[in-house]
Amino acid sequence: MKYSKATNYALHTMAFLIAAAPDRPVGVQQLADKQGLSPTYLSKILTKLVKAGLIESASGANGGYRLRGKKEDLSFLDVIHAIEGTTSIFECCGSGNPECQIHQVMLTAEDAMEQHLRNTKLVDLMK
Amino acid sequence: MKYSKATNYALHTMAFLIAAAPDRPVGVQQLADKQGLSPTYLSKILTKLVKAGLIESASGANGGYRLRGKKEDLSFLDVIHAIEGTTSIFECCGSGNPECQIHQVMLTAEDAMEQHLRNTKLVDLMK
DNA sequence: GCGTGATTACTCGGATACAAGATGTCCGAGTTTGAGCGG
DNA sequence: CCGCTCAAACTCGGACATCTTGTATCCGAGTAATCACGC
Repeated sequence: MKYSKATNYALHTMAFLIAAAPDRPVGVQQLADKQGLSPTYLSKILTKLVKAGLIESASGANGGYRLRGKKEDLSFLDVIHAIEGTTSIFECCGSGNPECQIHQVMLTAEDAMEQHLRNTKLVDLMK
Repeated sequence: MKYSKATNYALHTMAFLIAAAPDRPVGVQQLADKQGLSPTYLSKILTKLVKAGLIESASGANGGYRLRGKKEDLSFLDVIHAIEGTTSIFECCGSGNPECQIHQVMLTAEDAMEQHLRNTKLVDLMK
């Protein structure tokens, strides 16, 4: 059980996009170079972020990706959910039968982590 | 990113072992029937729990698995770590470079979840 | 100079390949219990 | 009644088979800006 590398890439990319000037979109090539991975793969990850509404893309020459919305509102959880999906970390006996107490414990534990990730904004890194 | 089913099986099995009388070991067949999975597969999972020191096995006729140590001390985290391993959920740029602030945030978030799992004992389910 | 077309620099999406891990299954080997049998 | 042997009921461990998922690459298509060229 691990978070995927894609989540890692997404978080770093978002941090870079926040730090960058918001007027001009940033190309995939540039973003990929920063993290040493192929542009085609990164574009796949960014597509998820676009569909989640976190960023927007501009096609054509001088195109690229740009932050969407206020950067102060962007939390870690937003990015993680965009990549990993919003389904629960733990899947118990069938689906959501409320009798299983083990399931309950796992859910509250997961909630504790999510709350932390929701309260931490990406802007906080910029100091 | 999900917890494996094996963790789920292990938790349910441990809960059953705690509820059972401690004098006699419980056979794999019986434990597997409870959850509707093959005994051979469950035995693989239980082997991990044995190696982690949570339970002990008795071979031969009338053999099976038995709880080891005091059941009051057994937390969710013990079982999860026995199955999933103790490595961190999140793997950032290389290994543990302390500069990466994203890594820091993820670690504290994971810690929040683990603390909850560490404080919840399996006995608590028995009411 | 000005419009028009070609070129270029991008993103987008699908198809595909590859590797690793999770999930199960099968089988042979060792181990303990207990029953059966002969003395 | 005692002791020996043998079969049955188990666990243990390794070796597979399969399936899903993550990771990554390639290519064709669409799109917007820019450049070139002819009028």
